[in-house]
Amino acid sequence: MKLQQIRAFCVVVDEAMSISRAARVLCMTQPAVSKQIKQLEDSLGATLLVRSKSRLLGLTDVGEDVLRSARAMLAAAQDIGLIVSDHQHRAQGRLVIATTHTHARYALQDIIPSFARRHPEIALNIVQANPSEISDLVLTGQADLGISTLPPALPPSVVAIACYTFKHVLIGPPDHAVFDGPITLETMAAYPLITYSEQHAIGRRLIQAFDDAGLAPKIAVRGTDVEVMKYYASIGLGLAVIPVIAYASDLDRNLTAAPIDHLFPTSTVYVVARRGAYWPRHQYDFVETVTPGLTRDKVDEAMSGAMAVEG
Amino acid sequence: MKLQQIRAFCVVVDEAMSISRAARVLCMTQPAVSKQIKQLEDSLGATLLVRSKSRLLGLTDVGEDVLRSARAMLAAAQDIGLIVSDHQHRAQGRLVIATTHTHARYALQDIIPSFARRHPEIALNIVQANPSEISDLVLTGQADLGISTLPPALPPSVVAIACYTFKHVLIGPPDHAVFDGPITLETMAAYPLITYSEQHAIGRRLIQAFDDAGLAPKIAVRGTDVEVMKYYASIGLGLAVIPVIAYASDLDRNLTAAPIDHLFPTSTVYVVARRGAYWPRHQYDFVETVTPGLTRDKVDEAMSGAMAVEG
DNA sequence: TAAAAATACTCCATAGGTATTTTAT
DNA sequence: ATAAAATACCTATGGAGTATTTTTA
Repeated sequence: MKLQQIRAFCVVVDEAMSISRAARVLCMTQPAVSKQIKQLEDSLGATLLVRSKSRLLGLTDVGEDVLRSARAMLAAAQDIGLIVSDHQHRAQGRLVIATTHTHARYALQDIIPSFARRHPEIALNIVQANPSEISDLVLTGQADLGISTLPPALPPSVVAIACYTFKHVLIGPPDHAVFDGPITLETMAAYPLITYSEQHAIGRRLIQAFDDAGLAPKIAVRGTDVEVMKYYASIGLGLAVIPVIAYASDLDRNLTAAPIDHLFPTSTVYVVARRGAYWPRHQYDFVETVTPGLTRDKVDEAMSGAMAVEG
Repeated sequence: MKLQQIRAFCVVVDEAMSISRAARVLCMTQPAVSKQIKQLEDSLGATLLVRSKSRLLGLTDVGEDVLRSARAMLAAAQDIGLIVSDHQHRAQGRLVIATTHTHARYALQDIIPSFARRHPEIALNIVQANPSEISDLVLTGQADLGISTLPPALPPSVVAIACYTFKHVLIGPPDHAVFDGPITLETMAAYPLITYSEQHAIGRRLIQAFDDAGLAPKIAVRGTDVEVMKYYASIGLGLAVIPVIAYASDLDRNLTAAPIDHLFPTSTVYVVARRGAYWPRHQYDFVETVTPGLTRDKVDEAMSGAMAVEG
């Protein structure tokens, strides 16, 4: 087993089971990658990929399990690179933050510039994705940190540390009838709604809340972008539930917002990181900028998880 | 960076910073290992080992950090081997259990044969060590599972799952004066004591308990082997605190035992495993044999640790 | 003086490239 | 017909060995 074979295997899977595309990504020829996969299979004595004569169809059961450990190897290998750069204070530092549109645009808008000013040597990189994608990017080492609400399922090798909470408001055109009386699930359900897709925690919670109340409101739009949702709300397509940070009364004059804390719980935003990942100094600093109380010690404690679990 | 270089690096560290000895372990020549280390350092652009001209003195700071990720890589590589054997039901299955003398001799005495009968294809291997060594063996992949009380410090990449508890008894020669009245810390402290070394949880707790009570009993023997402790207790060298499972009233006629639950808390025994390690089917089975209620699902849940930690 | 690490040099295995074949869309 | 994987063959890099030097305990 060689590291490069493991890398080839992972890239082939990432590139939708294509050896040719993997070869392009790895800057090698197709036969070379073909051979590496074959050698890996031979050295393990197991078939990892399901083949038809001239196409790869998928992973075998063994392949599926091997892939997990293979990714762990690559992640550790990547960490070694990070460790060295970090110790040398080289200008090679990078910080890839995966976050949702909402947090990229509003919650992090002051944090990012302040961090960039303090660490000019770090190449800061914001990747926009939904919470499920974010946990995946973090898991595979494509992102160093994720900032988002919890995805529907959090893989075991990913840790989430609560960092701040936010409330929601109901927005709609200023003259909308819903704002005339007290806002309840029932009054809301009478109108079409605009909401986040189910990849987002709030999207799921909203549906859940109506479901629990035996209501089935019409969903007009399912989005991932607050700006889009605000636009559709402003033109009267429906009422939208958005994070309060995304509403600015002075700028959003074409929208009215009403608090709905009594209807939907506060959402928690988490810092998502790969378990066991090496944290360069600037990464601790970034997290502490996001959540002032979240010191290095607290992060380390959270990253190591429960020390002993009662069985 | 190549996997073999990483392996060489780890073995050199394990072999007390000796390239020659590492070469012997790896079945290679000394110059070959020398070169691999050099190549690793060159490819990383960092010095990992502190050298005097013809001796290795230790790890650099970077080396220390790199070692952690290097071990993670090797552990993942080892897991891949396990995965393949497991899927092929090959007779190559192995299960290395690291445990203390006490558990090897008493607690596991019925479990091991029963497991061996059910899985004749698995090469079962019991390694005896103290709790600190056990967590280290598990961490480095030299053991698949540890069964022991918690060591003084549990590394973050190791998970401990509580599996059973046991109480202690005070033993001494039948005619010993301490058994005449009620047993308290004070009456015990009047005589020399025989106890476990501080690597063992009970060894630390015992000292702690006397310390808290402002007592400083004389410690006659510090052992790791219950049989030894029982022997010294029987010849009147001192009183010993041992797990109740290690005392058999019919066999140990030369010893009297008294319950001391009121003086020392119940000890918990944990299954210790490397975080993220692949568990072959027989390993789940072994754990469930040790603790009947501890099913695969419960183990998986514990292994993944707290999903989200409140910051 | 013995033992350990580094260096110099040689040789062969193998990784990767090009060219080609096979197969499936 | 095209694109993708596998196969065959060739070349060159580099990994491991032997021999030797340097340094320290």
